[in-house]
Amino acid sequence: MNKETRTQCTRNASRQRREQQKEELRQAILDAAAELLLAHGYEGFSLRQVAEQIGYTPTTIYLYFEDKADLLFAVVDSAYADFSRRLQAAYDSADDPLQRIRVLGRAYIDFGLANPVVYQLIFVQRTDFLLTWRQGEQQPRASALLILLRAVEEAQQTGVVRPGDVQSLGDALWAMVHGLVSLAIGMPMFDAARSRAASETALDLMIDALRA
Amino acid sequence: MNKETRTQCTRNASRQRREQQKEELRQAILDAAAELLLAHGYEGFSLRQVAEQIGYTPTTIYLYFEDKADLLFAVVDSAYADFSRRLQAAYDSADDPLQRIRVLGRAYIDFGLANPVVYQLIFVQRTDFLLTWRQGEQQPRASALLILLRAVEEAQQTGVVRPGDVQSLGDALWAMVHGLVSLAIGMPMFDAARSRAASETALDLMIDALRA
Amino acid sequence: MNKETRTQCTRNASRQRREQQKEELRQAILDAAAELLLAHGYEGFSLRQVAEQIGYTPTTIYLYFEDKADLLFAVVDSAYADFSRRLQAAYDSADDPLQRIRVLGRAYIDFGLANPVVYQLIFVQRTDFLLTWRQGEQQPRASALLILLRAVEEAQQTGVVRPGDVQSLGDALWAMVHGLVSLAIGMPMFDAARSRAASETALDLMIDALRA
Amino acid sequence: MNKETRTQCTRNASRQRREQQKEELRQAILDAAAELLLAHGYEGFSLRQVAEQIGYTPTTIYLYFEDKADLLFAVVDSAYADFSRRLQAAYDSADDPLQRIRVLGRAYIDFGLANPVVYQLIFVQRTDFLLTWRQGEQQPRASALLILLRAVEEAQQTGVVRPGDVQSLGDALWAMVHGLVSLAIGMPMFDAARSRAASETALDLMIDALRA
DNA sequence: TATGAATGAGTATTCATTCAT
DNA sequence: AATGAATGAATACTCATTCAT
Repeated sequence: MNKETRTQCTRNASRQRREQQKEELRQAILDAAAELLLAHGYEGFSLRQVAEQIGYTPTTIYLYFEDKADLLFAVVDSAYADFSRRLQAAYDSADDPLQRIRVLGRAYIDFGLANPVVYQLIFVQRTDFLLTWRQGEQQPRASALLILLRAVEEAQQTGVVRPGDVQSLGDALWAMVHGLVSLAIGMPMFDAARSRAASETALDLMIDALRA
Repeated sequence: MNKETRTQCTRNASRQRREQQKEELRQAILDAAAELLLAHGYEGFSLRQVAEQIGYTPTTIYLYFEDKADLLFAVVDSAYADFSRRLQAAYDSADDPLQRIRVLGRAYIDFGLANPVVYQLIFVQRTDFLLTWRQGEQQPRASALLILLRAVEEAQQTGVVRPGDVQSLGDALWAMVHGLVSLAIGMPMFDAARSRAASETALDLMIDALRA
Repeated sequence: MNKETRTQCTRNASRQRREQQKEELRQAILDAAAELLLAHGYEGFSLRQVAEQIGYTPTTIYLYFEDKADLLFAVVDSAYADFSRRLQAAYDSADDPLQRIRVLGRAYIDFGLANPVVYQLIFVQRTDFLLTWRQGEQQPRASALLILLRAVEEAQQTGVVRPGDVQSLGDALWAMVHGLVSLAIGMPMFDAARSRAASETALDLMIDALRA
Repeated sequence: MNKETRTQCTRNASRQRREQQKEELRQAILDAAAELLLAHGYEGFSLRQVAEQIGYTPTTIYLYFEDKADLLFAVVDSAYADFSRRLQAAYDSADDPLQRIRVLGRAYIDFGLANPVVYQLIFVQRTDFLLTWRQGEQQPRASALLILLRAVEEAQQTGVVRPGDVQSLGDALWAMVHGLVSLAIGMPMFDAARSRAASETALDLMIDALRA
């Protein structure tokens, strides 16, 4: 009985270790993929480079992902889940409608600046994923963005935001934050300071403009 | 007035003709490149296809352009020149400082919507070109964008725009229009109508917000 | 009659069970291999697919067979044993020498038409197996074909078949039936009806021609 | 005038030489392809190996053939044309109906024995080509085989061949010669002498059997 | 006994580029 | 000025096989 228990114990530990290693490598692949995606663009992205980056043969990647598309999908998917969570947290963190919009905008921008690779991937290179949904999900991915629209809508209903077509107002807000992140990420003349300053100013302007 | 002169004359004519032909082929390459860029996107763009399009061998392209990058650069260059001209024309078309900003923004957006591929190329895929300048030029390409900043600055000086860091205000304006174009170009859920509506609303908001 | 004996007993039972299981899995592999061979053809045949088919990892197959060639060999081997048995049965089923030849020919053709993949494998793609023999066997596989020759020889000795080089006569018979099967199997314009008709006619001709 | 003529002359010679070289390489590719096809089978056939065989990079092959299929097609095509010509020549070479059949059979077998690679390709590995026809051709490739059938038919009409279903008689003849060639080509125990002897015997038998 | 992880060699095909002509 | 021939490196992906566990 002792023996068996011990054996089992060892086996369990071994399996656990292996699984952890597997998970680690999987994550390493995802990270490398994200990095190379930013560096070489979506079409310039190759499994071979990912493999080289992590120091494995290309074949190995196929042990962790179906194929190229599957890997790309996984990268986008995990990133997007994170993004969604942050927006939701921001939404929940504020009670005042206008303040909520501002906080949401800031969260959006912060995510983009903190995860430029992933942001580009989601909102520039693979925007098609936004309209895809996985088995078992009710809504397309893009639904996370509806939170911006909802915030504007609610603010408008409580009278603190000017009247007008809600979708257009929401789109304008989205365009503003998306534009800020895009410039900060993509334009070589933008540094952190300039991006930050522009973001603050832009959010102020936006809130002012939306205010009834 | 003798043989030599005549010969020279002939030579000149001949050279001129040749140069014109050369220029024409160069332009044909550029046109084909722009067209294929639009058709297959930046990453799916290949010299072979350009060559096939114009009915020459790939090798021939190398007689007119250093390499693929050089050709792409040239395409971007002419597109950018066009973009600059339009912004300048918009600037010139208005006298009222605020109106000038609005017209500039509209021109910016219009260009982006009308030339999505080229816009993406310049402002997303090859932003590095913006900071490059060619032999003989004094300023980097990005200078065309300074016109937005200048318009804001002048408007601020005449007192119709709120005080504040001019660069940040200009950046906010740029972010707004860039964001609008980017969403309109890249997001599959955006159609022409939604883009237009959002643009108008966003420009209104922006002008309102900038107003002193 | 004590602990040790019991232990031994248990061990024996255990070993037997294990060996039976082993044999079962081995057979399962062979069956799957044969099936996939039929489905995807000789060249499209892969160990991975076999493994997937039986629900084991590819590695497991290596516990039962040396390598891919060994597995294929085993498949061919069992098929060939079947083939031999049928020829022998046909031989035994007739007393009249000429009739015996006819029956043998029919059995040959029937086997080919009923097992086209395996026939091709044995007689087209891996004819090398025909000359190989396994440990413990006295004769190469091809020996089964000698039965055709023997039948001709015996018929000649009883005077019902024309005189002449026996091997050539036997080869001609083999060529006839092999040709029929090959055309029926490989030529897309041959259907079952045409194959059958041709076979009957050809066998009649052959018997006629062989007759003294 | 002298100069120009000379220049032109040189150019022509140069072009001619180049074209000849090109044709030679093309043929070398075809030869290598045929050889490798025999060696490694149809599915084991790869452009890389062809390239290596002729000492060029794989890319080069694409300068001479569209793709793998095109190369294979070309191999089969030229081989089949040759085959057709020989059968036709044999047909034309004899007047006596029975003799014609014998000569045709011999020509068929001779072609197979002389061009085993190509024979296998046409009649074993890519039988689908037999039913294909090229642009501008009226009949499928297989039509060349009809010549065997026609010879039998004509002989039957003149009363020298036994009555019966013509197609079956023709198929039997085809099976005989195809079987002979297949065995000679594919069975390792067959050598030239044995093949020859078997062929002669088989043809004799066949003619005897067909005779009215 | 069976597996999971990993590899190395192989596949067809495309591309940018060079060089001699 | 233009071409034809050729290359080398890249691409995604599959396979048989090995090794430690």
